[in-house]
Amino acid sequence: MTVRVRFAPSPTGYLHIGGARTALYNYLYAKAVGGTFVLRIEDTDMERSKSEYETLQIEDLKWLGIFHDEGPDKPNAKYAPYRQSERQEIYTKYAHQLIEQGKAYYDFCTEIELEAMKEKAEREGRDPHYEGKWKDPAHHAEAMTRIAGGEKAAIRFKAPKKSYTLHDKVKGDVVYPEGMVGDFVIVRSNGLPVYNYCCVVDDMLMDITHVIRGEDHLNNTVRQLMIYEALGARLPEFAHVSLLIGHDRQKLSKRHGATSVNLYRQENYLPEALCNYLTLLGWSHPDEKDIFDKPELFGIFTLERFSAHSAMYDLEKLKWVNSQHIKKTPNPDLIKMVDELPGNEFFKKQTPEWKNSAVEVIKQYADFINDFPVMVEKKILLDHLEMTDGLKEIISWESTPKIIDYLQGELSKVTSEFVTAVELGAWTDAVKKDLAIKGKFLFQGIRAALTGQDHGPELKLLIPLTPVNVIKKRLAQLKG
RNA sequence: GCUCCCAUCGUCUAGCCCGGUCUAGGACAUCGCCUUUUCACGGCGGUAACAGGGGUUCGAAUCCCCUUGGGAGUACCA
Repeated sequence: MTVRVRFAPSPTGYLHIGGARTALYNYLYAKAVGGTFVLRIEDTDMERSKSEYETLQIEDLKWLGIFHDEGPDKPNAKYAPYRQSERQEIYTKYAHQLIEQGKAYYDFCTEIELEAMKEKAEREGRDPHYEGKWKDPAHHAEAMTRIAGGEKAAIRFKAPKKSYTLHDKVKGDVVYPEGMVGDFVIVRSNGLPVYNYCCVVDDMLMDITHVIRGEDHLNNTVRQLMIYEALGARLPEFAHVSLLIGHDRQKLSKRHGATSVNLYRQENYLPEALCNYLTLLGWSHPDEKDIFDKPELFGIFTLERFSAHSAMYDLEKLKWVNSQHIKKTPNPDLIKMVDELPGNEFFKKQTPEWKNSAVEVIKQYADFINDFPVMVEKKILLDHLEMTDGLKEIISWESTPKIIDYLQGELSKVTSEFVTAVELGAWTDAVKKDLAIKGKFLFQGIRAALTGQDHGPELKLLIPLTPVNVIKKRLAQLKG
């Protein structure tokens, strides 16, 4: 039997980092075993669901390189539709079937009555389970006539009095004791079905074989187990992955800052880096590798390597992973990305050769794509020098003014826009021989003179990228 | 409250299932050093963890129990 997995987001906001991670795990697993990855939209909460969010979330998934095989935008006749809001009749049909079988019943209780029952139960030290009159099959006939008369009622599932065991791929055997949950609503009185119910109906009908989802659903699973049983459906494999938490160890949410994928996209993080990092948060590579692309995982991703405890989301490591991916990215791709950045006019009008050299240098130091224009600005175009302590010290050496004078002389003869590494080499040699300066006085002096800074990328790479008139300005400032 | 889940360096983790090879390995961060082409690159090295207590065993990070701590669920949300 072929493996079918699904990612089932609610379109109530942007794609969340945590959601992206579970989507990724599902995707990787499908790829690893040659299965099918289904995207299902759980929009039964009409008030919070918006179709724009569905579109946005799909775009974010695409940006991350997580592609689904089936979904609302890629229907398969056998399983469509993929939006729960469009599967109304299906849920209704099975709910009626459960009522006929005596596994569910209509409940006419009002919110107030329910609330009162709950309070009473709590006062008496009982579990706040539903114990209303409609639970009693004796009222079945009355319920049916009231329904026939057009009255509205919720449909409540009769929770069997027994314990359930889930064989979870991550958590191992989880035992839900008898009486853990009471009878629960599967269809609201307004006719809309509830998550725990449609989730099962859909997974059953869509032939889902593996449910990989967040641990926040672990307790819900007992309800789902009951419904699978009532429906006589085959149980899929379950893997409840641990949750992502923030620095306060609370479940990751908006208040922890940048938690929507969209933000990372806007900040030009590399999608492959984000995926890499997210994969690491709860799954480990068998060879302990920590930098990889998705395709490398297709052959080795297994459900066995999930960790059982929650993982703290940490921007520092993501930054490092991103920098590693930048180093791996071919120059033409980097050039394209940098060219598309807003502003950055100087870079954009340079020759392909210049761009290639620039990108080659900067990629060694950049953590983010957004660092590229910053580096161009601060390392290549900088002409307003800042007198740092390091710089002051180099200038105070008696050899440095001589270097500055010499270089100013040489530069005044240059007519091209840029100097070459060869010219720079010749100057360095000349300073060394003619001025008899060597060691750090030589190299740091030249660096300070030409760049106006006491540190930075390799000079022979950096200087040929810097316009001669900019270098001249720096020298003039150093003299003055 | 009740139920469920979890517990290795500050962080992500390997090891745990099938006890000895673990004076616990890697990565991020941090600290130090190295490189007469400086550096935010790189290289080398340091600091840093089996939550606590009981068992079981010749032997426990690994198995069992308790405590503590953290998390989740307890909706006509998903």
